[in-house]
Amino acid sequence: MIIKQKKSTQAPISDTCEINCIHPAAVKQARDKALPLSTATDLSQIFQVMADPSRLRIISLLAERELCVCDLAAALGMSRSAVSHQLRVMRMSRLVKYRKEGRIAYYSLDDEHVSKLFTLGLDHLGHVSP
Amino acid sequence: MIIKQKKSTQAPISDTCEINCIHPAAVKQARDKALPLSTATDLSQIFQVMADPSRLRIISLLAERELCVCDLAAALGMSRSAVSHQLRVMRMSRLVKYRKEGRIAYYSLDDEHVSKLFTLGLDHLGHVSP
DNA sequence: TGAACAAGTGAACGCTTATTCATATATATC
DNA sequence: GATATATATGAATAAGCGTTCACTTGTTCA
Repeated sequence: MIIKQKKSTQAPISDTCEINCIHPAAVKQARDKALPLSTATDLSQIFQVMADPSRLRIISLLAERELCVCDLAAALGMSRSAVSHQLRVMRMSRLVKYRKEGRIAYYSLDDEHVSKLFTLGLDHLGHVSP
Repeated sequence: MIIKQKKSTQAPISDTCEINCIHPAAVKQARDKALPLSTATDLSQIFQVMADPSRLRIISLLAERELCVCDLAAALGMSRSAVSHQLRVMRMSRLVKYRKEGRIAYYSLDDEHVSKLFTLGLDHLGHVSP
């Protein structure tokens, strides 16, 4: 989960667009309303962090209560190293926060958007494959 | 975006969990509440589809109005082939639907969850990096 | 002080994925 | 029928990602 700008591979905006499209008016309007590539990239990184089964299972547990790395690993049957790597990714995207008590790190969800996205995703899943 | 079950690489649930965790009661409770791996995998695929700048830009346009492949490509400065590939992925996950008029395919968002996820994601983005 | 242990990290391996190029399919127009 | 065009698709390549393994850091407690 490297947080960096994706190399721009899109073709330069040129007149060919005006020529090769079917509804020039719709295209012109759409081009103004399109999400800028930079914003789309930032947003994609949030969804990218949510797009892993292990991380989603971590979120499902942290939605209930804060837990330490060790207990997360035990509850999910993952290695502590794997959990720690995933938490790092989630920390960098501000999906989780943590507090330290001695050598133990207690993790919890960072804000309500995370659990909302999680819940909304589950809703959609229910509609798509009930 | 191949929709298939991820090979299970997690360790089998064994007694080591009871031994190596710090708060056994919390772990026991958490293990019951954890999202099953299969559900987590299904859900991760939805977020995976949302986790690409090109697809998010397509969604941002389709949230306004239906558009054909050609116009989407023109508006986003992408090749028609690339757009078609992405629409295929989004179609398979039921994020978009389409109708055909002759040789032209008009795409639109499949249900309100998609635009809700999109909007909620943007909200979170606003909180994280305002 | 030193052993035990929770957590974090870097490298590496195997797998996934987005784009491009070439081509196929299907429809409209001549 | 023949041509042009809108879309779909398959193969290939390059980039990205999740896990494991080995190791480091920092804290607790005997």
